[in-house]
Amino acid sequence: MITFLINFFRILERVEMKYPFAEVEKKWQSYWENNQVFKTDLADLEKKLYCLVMFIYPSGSKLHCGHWYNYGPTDSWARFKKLQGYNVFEPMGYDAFGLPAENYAIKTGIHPQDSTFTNIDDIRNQLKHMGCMYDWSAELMTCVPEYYKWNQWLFLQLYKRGLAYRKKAPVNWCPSCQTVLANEQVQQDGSCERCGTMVEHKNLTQWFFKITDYADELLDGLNKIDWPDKTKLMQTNWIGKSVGTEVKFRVEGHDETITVFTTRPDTLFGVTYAVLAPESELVEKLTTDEYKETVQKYVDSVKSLTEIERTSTVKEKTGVPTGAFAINPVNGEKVPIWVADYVLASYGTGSVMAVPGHDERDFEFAEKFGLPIRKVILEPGKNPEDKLEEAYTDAGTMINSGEFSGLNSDDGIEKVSDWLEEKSLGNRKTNFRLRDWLISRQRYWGTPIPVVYCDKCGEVPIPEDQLPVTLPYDVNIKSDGGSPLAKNEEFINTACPQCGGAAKRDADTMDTFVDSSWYYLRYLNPNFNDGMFDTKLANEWTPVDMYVGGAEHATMHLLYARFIHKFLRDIGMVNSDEPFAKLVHQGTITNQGAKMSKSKGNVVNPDSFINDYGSDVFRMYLMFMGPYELGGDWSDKGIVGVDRFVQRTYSLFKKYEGISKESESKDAYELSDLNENEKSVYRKVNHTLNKFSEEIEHFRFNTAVALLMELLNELNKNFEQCRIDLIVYSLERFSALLSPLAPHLGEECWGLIGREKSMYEDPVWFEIDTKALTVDNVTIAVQVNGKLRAKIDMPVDTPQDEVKSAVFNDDKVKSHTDGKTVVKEIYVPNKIYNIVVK
RNA sequence: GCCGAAGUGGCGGAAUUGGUAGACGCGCUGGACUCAAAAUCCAGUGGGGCUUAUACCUCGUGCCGGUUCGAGUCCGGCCUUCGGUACCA
Repeated sequence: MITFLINFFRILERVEMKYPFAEVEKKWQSYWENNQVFKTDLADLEKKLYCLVMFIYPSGSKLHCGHWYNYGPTDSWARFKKLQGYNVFEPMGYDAFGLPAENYAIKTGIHPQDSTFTNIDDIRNQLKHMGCMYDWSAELMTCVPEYYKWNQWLFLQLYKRGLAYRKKAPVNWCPSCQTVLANEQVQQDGSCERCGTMVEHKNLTQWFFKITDYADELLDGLNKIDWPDKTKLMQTNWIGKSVGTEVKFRVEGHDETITVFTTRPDTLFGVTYAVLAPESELVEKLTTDEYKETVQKYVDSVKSLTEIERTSTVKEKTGVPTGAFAINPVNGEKVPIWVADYVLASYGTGSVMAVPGHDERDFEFAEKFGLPIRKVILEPGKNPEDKLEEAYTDAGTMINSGEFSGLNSDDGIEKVSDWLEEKSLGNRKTNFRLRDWLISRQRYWGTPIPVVYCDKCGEVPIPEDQLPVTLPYDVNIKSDGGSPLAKNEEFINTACPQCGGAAKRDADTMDTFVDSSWYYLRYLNPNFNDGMFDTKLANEWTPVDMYVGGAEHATMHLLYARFIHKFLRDIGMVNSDEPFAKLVHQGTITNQGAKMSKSKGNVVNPDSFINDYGSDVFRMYLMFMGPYELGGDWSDKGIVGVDRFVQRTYSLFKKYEGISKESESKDAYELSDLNENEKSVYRKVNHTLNKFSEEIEHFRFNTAVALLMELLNELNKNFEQCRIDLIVYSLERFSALLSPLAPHLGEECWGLIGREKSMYEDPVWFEIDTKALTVDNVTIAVQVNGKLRAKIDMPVDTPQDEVKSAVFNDDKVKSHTDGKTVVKEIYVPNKIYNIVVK
């Protein structure tokens, strides 16, 4: 009975000592909210800083570990900046249109709008529990007319300037479901994910934004922004600028000409055949009667293949001749015209000249179909007679090339192009791999396209003063046959704004990437009624200083947003060239090796961890897991380590509760006034301040957490022997360091030592005493032939000759050098002394 | 396929410009406290060899090769995993 009581009290005592995270987190969250600590004064432009994280997609699943991984550390960076005195604007919103809500509706019958609003309410609630410093007055969502109205307005501005246009483009069509499928709804074998029917390609007339008009500027602009090199490289490759020449080939016995694009006009004399893309309009025109059937069969067989399959360099090349012949403009030679799927209609002119001797794909194709291979570029050091074993694609000397023979091929490119231009047989041309942005979606849950089609007036844009075109609520999403909106008579039938006659609305909605191309401008005043966004604020606050989001957006969202920003600049809406000055990618948190997704059923729910450890521990653990930009596979193995750190930290502050009321710290100390323990503490505190700033600045949160752990170990070890004001000095700084990573704990600790307000109301950051960063002694590693043999301690900056004598007096060094000749010595001051012996 | 990344102890990872590989944490082992356990605290912890022991030797950053006094880091060639590939966002 007595033991029981003793244990009971002991448990009570422990419960009391344990960090009451639930209570503390709630307390600070309400404090921040009630005192509007994180409402940004956008009029205060001195040290303004716009920190943006990619807004959240409110699909069926709520916040998962991946969201925490994205938002927590970014917020820590923003908080760090706030403490440093920046006026930080950190908003949050919802990318609320999109396919998954619609799929969910088809499965459950719950209307996308209803499920989206419910999800947003849940997510908002969860976000608030993370304890981020979001300015909730700036919250926005894209699925309301107040937002998407401006997508429509943007569309009209693009339309006015000829940058929104219609053309035919293929979609994935499931003949059984009678619906258009997204690429992700098509399975690997080309079948529909719902019913398994083979998906077909069907051509529909759809809207495009002419991003290609900005291709050159999008490329050049990459030099002006502080983005990861890999992202810039991916965008560069995606845009795929190539400078070359278009060459016209006459077709024998035909009025048509074939225009091909080539970057290697120097190889024109090596052309032994020409190839048309299967979709090319020329195929039907040029194919001779004899070949009509085989060509038609071939073209049909290619329809189900994806672009990836077609352009695969390991897939066996296929193709058929058309029976027609083209005339090579440089030598008048007659070469056969083939159709082959390795040529894409979407790139260049949709036709290529084939030079098997100097192009790998052409070489493979020619070998397979027995087409001639001619050598026209001589590899340095080889003979003209040597047989080509593979395509030679580098520069060399031109041979078998008429008047151009003997030229270096690099010069030949220019000379042949000049010659073609003089004779009007070709033109220099720059081509881009980048294609125009297809924005039409045959779906319900998106922004209606503000155009009507009138029998009399044709295609008519909705006048700006009649916007928004509201997305109707009552729509049968499951309707078979194309766009759901097409079946809503009330929506689709309207009066023509021009003639007042009967007209039909465009039944498609916009790609959701349109929404996300300008949301960062709307955040500055989401309630702005006089335009898309407040231009004055936009000019003052953008480009965004820091943008954080996944690398999976490298080529699409991040390119579209840059395009739209440049367009908005051209119509006078913003005065900057780029939307995002600095960009950081967080890595992906996977689970059992796979990206977390509801469909895979591997989403890790953070709630149980928040309940057991609190949000500070959870976000700090995510930061501690590894490098932010790498992500990693989820495991909860180490979370107890971070929890222990938090507990020990809290105990330490609890031990010195109210200490700043007993004694005031100095701003700096003279090292000579401190005892050994104090010196060690003082150095560690300053060293940590210094390194921590550097680490957080560069999003290296894992090492920042480790630094705080080291600091705590140091304080626990030496505090007993420290004077009280130095303890205050250390704890003040420690709570400031904690505050960005564990915001609730940081505030609580700051309060425990006796401070009244939130750290963020009167931001505090402490100056580093650089004198404390110096050391008295260094350990020099001594190597013999690059192998570590000894370590010697020396005063810092000891002259080399003194280091040398110490090194050669060392017994271990002697044992490795005795009887050998010293060939070379390398001394890296204060670091390494390497002796090379023979 | 193409474009872009990554690979280090039993595990997550550290090593900021080519300069002491394994910081910090998890786990594990041993000890203290306890009737006992949990929690906490202290110590140890890459593999192999050798020694009474301090020590010392040796191998070691996905694989093969190269540059260098010195390579996790740079170069060439592979292997594996991940992101994107234009209608998931």
